[in-house]
Amino acid sequence: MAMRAAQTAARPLPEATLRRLPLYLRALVEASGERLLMLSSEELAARAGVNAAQVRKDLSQLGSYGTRGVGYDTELLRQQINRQLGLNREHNVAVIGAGNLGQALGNYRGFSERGFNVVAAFDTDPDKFGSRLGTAVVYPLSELARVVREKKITMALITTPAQVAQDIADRLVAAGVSSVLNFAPAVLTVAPHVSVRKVDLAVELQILGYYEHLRANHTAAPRATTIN
Amino acid sequence: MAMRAAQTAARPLPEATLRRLPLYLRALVEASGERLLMLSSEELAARAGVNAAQVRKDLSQLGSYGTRGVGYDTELLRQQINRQLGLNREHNVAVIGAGNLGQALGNYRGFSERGFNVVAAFDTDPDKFGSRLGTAVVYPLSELARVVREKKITMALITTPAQVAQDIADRLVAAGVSSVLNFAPAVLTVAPHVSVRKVDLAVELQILGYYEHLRANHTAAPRATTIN
DNA sequence: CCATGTGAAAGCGTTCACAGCG
DNA sequence: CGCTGTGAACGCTTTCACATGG
Repeated sequence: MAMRAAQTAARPLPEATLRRLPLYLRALVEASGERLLMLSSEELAARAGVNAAQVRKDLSQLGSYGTRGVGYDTELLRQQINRQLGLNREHNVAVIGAGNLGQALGNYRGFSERGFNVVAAFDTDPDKFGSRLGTAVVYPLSELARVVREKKITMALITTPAQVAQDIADRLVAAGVSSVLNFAPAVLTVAPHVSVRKVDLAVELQILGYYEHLRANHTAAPRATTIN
Repeated sequence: MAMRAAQTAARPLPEATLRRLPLYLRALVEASGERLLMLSSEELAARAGVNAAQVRKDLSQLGSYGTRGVGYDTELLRQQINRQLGLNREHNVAVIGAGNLGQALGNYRGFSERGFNVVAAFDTDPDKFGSRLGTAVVYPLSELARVVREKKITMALITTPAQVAQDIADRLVAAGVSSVLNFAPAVLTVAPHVSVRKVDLAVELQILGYYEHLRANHTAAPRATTIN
């Protein structure tokens, strides 16, 4: 039972694949709950809402964990995806800005479920200092550097107004944070060893709105997009 | 001054372009604030955090609104993007599920700023009925069909637990909603004339986590992704 | 003369179709 | 025999490089 495989990541997974792995994970957990030990790419695809060929391509990137003529071992595959995503590893996360969005993110269960622990929040409003935001406590922004170091925070979610986002990012990086997820409508520039990604909550709504707009004018094109 | 142009949409814009138009919009508004009447693709690209060639390709999809040898008229371009996105049109939006996420989305200013008005929220918890969620009131879920019709709601944000998401989607569609943005971890199936899109808030964090994981193991690859 | 607008090239991602293996 | 794993085809996106025109 020499369980060792290729230890970790062969080479970086394509982002498109990375983006779908959580879907498969969910489908696998669901299948596990139904006592299904094996799953074909066809079944997995149906549960995840994607194409079966895509499932096979994606999974083949992780290695050969399927059995020809049979399918994928639910449990084994789940473990492999978890390992590849580094989902065992726990990440300490800070939320900067304890407004509506910050509060929602701090309380969001989807994060802790996947090993992202929000261990601190920061704001400039003294009324908020010491209050709770999920499991985290709200600190004054001035404590940022100290708390980031003490709590070994490596990732941060920026939910501040756009004007201060770059300044916050600079301070986070200076304090040792290496991954930033930016919800503020601003373009951030950081040192090359830091990863930054942006989320615009309104973009998807806007795309939906565009298609509604199309349907309304151009009565000819129903053009329904069903993306899961 | 016959201001009439191509009236509306020539043909559907590619999604990749659609996704960046808001970035340009933001950059243009910013530039307007600085009294800049003209902007080159180079300057616009810098402000939006993308490549200049991409800006030109994207903008050329909307028509020829630039002047060779000069650049783009800030104000004109802003209007054209707004028109193309159907951003004048107002959309009535419902939020289903008044939990953390639902509350944050209901209060999110980014929506109303772009013409998406959250005019109703729904939940099954009687304690929440009648309470406020941004400008909207929380209704019992049983009132869904009536309120959707009365308030002419065409778009809905699903922030419920996964198990009920499909049922909610069915009821929304039956009541006349034509666009659904799904935040629940479930695959939704709807009639072909309805658009569904999915948002997974944890995906971007997961991708960041993956790169951290890579950097940690494979000490060789710094691999910083800076996506704006 | 200079920046737009655009064909053409290069790069990714998805889908197809089937060889290969359990 | 059936399903995985994968080369090859296809389509979409990005980038390049330059002809075009104000």
